[in-house]
Amino acid sequence: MLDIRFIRENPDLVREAARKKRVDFDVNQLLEVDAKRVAVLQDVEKLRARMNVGSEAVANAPETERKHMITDLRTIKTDLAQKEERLKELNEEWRQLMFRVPNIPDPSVPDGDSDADNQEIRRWGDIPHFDFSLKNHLELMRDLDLADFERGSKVSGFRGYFLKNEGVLLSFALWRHALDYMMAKGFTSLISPALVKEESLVGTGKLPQFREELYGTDDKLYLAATAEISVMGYHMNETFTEAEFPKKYIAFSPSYRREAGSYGKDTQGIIRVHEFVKVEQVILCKAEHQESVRWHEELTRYSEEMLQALNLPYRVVINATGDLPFGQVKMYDIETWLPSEEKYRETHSSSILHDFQTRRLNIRYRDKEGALHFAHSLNNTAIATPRLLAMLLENYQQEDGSVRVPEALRQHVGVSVITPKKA
RNA sequence: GGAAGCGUGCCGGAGUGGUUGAACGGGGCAGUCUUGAAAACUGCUAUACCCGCAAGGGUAUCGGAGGUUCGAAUCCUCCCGCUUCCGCCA
Repeated sequence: MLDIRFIRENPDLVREAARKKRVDFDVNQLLEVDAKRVAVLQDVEKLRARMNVGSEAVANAPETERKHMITDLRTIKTDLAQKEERLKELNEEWRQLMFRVPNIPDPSVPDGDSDADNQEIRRWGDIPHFDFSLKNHLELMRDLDLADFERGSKVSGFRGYFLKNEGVLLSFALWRHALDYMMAKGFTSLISPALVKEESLVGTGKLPQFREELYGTDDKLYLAATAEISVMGYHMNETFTEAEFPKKYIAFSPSYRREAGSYGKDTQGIIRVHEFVKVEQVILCKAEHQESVRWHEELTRYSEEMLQALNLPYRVVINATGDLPFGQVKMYDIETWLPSEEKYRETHSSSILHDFQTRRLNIRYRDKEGALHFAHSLNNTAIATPRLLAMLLENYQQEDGSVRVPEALRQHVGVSVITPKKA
């Protein structure tokens, strides 16, 4: 959500943002509805003022005069009721349009239609060369008995899975790796709810437009697609002081995505699943672009350092405008090397949102002068499993079919090499 | 799931239909007094939107959404949340 005053004053910027993001949005339509809404609002407020004056006069009038004064007020009231009805309709129309206004991409974001236009900004790590025929993560997991996909889909349906044995231990180790690292950076740890009310989803910009991506329940609750949703909801309708910022959270939560529209992609294994676990970084900071940029770089660096500690090769790309979600100002994806596909695959997503979410969620702070502002929000993946297990297993595989455990995870896994189970 | 109760401003806490944006107390800010501080005293102390160059004016807001009424914090309905008791449960 953007400020309507900003939109009124900068319709061209909004129009350009929609074009860049390849989003179908008609600014003129919004401005027309806005103008109508303001006109009717003024009528309504004038009538209400007359009602208020009239009602007070009734209270002070002698009993004999009240009757016809009330009759007059009833006439105004009928008129008012009609205009209020019209205002209600316009407000709703206005609100629905406002939900669809895209946030303005940062000038540093490259223009482009899709993720094919994302620009690599740096790489880290040496791409491993295997002088034996390598296995993909599916083969490794099967041979090492780290997962069961047949029974996974029997129980959970398409894209369902069980993790087993060291697959479980590696998951816990990765979560703990992320948690330890982020807590050392001063982040407050949270285990946040995956079952959320609609408000947080609207507030984070997932609803109303991405409903098809979410799982609902019979109780008007939804399954969160990321911990970001509940962590942002955590502070909705709160007002902070500038001194309390930045608020830094590292949140653990299961995440659920219907993956609608991706039926042909990654149909096997653990790359794209409906149910996964995310350890997510979330920051609220004061409303200055430079402050957001600074934290964005920090959040991104933290995730890179966690990958470096695992010695996994990755690259960072800046998402092109056409691949930028409509609430985001700027986004980096971190893509980790997947040897079997000989390419980098997205494992992290780091976003600047400015006040897009906090305006919807009503998260504000008072600056040193006492003025109120909507905070800025940012988020980035710390670790998402099981996807990262694929990169981990493939990069760490050995000729004999075993998989080494990264140094950084050994204390949590308990072994240094994962070998086939004895029959 | 059943029963009862509760939800007021930064905090505590009045207020059951008529200048109530809301008594009173606390806190905060400014001032008087003081060498300084405390105390005491005085004043100020919400947010959003609309009109306006501004000064200023208007509208709304007492958990949320509707309703009754000329008029609602106060009455009615639904929803959300909290508390206590019972049931169930990891």
